[in-house]
Amino acid sequence: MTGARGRARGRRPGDTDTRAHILEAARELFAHDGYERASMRAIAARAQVDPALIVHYFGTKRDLLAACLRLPVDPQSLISEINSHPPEEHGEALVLSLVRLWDRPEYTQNFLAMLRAGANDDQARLQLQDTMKHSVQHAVAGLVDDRSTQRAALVMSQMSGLAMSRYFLCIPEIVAMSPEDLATAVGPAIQRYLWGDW
Amino acid sequence: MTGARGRARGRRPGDTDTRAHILEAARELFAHDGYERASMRAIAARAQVDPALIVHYFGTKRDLLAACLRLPVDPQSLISEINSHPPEEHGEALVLSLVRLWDRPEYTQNFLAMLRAGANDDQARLQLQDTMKHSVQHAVAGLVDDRSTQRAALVMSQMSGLAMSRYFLCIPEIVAMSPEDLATAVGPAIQRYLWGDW
DNA sequence: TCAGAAATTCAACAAGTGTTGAATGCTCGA
DNA sequence: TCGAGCATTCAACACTTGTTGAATTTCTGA
Repeated sequence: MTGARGRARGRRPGDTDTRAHILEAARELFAHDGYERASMRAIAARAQVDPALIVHYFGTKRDLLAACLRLPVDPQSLISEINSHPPEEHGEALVLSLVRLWDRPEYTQNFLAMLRAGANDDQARLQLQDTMKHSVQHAVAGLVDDRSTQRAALVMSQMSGLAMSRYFLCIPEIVAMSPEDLATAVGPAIQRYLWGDW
Repeated sequence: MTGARGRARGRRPGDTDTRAHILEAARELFAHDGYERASMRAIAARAQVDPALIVHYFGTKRDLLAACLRLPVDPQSLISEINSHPPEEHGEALVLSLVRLWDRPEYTQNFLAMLRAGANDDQARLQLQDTMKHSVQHAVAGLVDDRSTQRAALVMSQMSGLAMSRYFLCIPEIVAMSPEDLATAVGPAIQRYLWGDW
């Protein structure tokens, strides 16, 4: 059961898109098992492929992880989404559109992969930090405060806690809430971090 | 360099407290490297002990992890701390005392160990969830709302995000803030989750 | 003083790891 | 139709891992 043992040696007939299959399998396993426990052999088995093929396409295991974490975040749509609201609704708008985005399976998976891998890998941890920063940056772009970076950091702390609770810890009450529910519940807290005085 | 190679075989002379040394070394390595990468041999080396001694004291590696995560949380002092404030200050009080507690090295370490291990281990993840729940429970004990469990969950989400940002992601702006700063910044958000209408 | 219990190390095992180099089959352009 | 290049597998290497059983030393209580 190791790799693609048994399959005929050499190139397979017909059109194949094995590279993509490998990436998909790796994403799933990294997200589900973390970096260490997702072995090359297990990934290869899930992709129905020999482990050596992974090396051939992606190089070392860490390179494969890096390739998995590369996800087109498309923040442009987020910017316009948020800026179509008046400033006093930025908090709710951010929560709503971010949760909607994160709820998409490929983003949930990406978040879990970054977290599970980032737990043991500094590079992945920094990437998680960076992704969070980017996701939030559009909402704080209008701030000219002298405390704007602190405001951004507080927004990040609330949003990363939300992600943590909803996708990693899976706290039932948080999981049960719809994006809209979360927006009305959490939005004002964000709003206060953005514009409030304290 | 494997274990305590070179040290004389057999019982060491004098009083020893090797068991505690092992636990300490294991805590540090689990927190720093996560479960998988903190090998028995590495833990043994740090405790200047043979790997077999760990097995002798704690059993399997997972048992060792469980022993490491067992930490006397002493929530009693927290209860009295929070209840000594009027209800309208519960938010700030919770943030203040919880951050002060978590800032103590052994608790920071424990949190990181649960997170890094919990990333790959369901049992540790549940324990992290449980710890968070307990930490917050005292603040929501007075609630008789029909949404009290949801309120508690939202408080958890903000607090776990705070912990994440301060101890794991190490976001500079959050790290730089004192417990008091955080209490005045984050407290009102908690307060709103506790008593607010939405 | 002596026996038993406790503490500690050693050497080894079986299984699993990432990675490599060579071999084989397929496809496509000249 | 042939040959170059790509896709794919195989077998192996050199390590690392958690765990075990036996050997050795020290301590403790009678």
